[in-house]
Amino acid sequence: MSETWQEELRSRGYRVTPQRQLVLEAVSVLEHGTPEEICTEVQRTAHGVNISTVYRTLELLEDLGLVKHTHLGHGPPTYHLATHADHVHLVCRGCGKVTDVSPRVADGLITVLRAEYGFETDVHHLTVYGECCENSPSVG
Amino acid sequence: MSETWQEELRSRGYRVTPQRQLVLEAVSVLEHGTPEEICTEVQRTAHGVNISTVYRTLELLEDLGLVKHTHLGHGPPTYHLATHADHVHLVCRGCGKVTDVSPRVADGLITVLRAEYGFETDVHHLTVYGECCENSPSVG
DNA sequence: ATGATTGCAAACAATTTGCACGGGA
DNA sequence: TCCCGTGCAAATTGTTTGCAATCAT
Repeated sequence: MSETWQEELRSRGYRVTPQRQLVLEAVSVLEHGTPEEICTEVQRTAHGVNISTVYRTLELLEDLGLVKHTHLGHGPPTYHLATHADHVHLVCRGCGKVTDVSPRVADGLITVLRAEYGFETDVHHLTVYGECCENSPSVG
Repeated sequence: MSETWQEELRSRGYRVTPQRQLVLEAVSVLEHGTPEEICTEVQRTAHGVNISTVYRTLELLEDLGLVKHTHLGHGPPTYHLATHADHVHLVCRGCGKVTDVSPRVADGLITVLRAEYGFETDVHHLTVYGECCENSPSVG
């Protein structure tokens, strides 16, 4: 981690542009954001970045390993910082809420899949669907 | 299981149509199929069912609990029979292969999430990304 | 100066919807 | 007969692409 991402970009022949900085910042602020939401967030701060630039930038940032994406449901993918990626997503079918939990909840799963199937789990991409407790009326 | 799905349909005020039978059959044959693939499969057998009917029918069949869907990646969702749903999907990032494994691999995960977060996991919807062993050159 | 990057608009892909006709109960 | 379900086409939504102008290096 001796290089900033800006230096990383330049060393690869890419350029550091305001749009790329803004998109990365928006991903950071939103924690979980779809391309559409990221575009809107950027527009709150600056003059605005075109949606197609958001798509192109997210692809680049993901390629650089700065951001990651997951599929949280039917809709568009959600992006988050790679440094913030160390968690598993719980998605409630009832209220739609997304909860981040420690990847350690999947330790058992990872072990079993590796032992029985030789399968290396990408825990950062793991999303678990179900129903959260707050979905019941007993909790405000 | 004292009722056929046809009776179930009728008792709910829905009608049993050839299209609905064909779509359900296609889901059964394909095991994992996107709406598009299901539509194509139906066309192999019969005169054809319109893609919008496929979407409407899948929604209905899922509502009745006859089929389920999962998101196996970027693209459209894949549908499978509910009776065939008792498994977890492993998706290999390398070769794209989808493997069905016993839901028991998630027993630990389910227990932890219930105990620590009061979260009821929908194991039938669970998809795990990673890399399968056959992705390595040591296996044919 | 040079060419990577952006904005815009049009192309694409996946899914949904409105409506008149046809077929199941 | 009644009206649910279908096909078709148009509308939406999400994403990609071509191209000229612009800006980082």
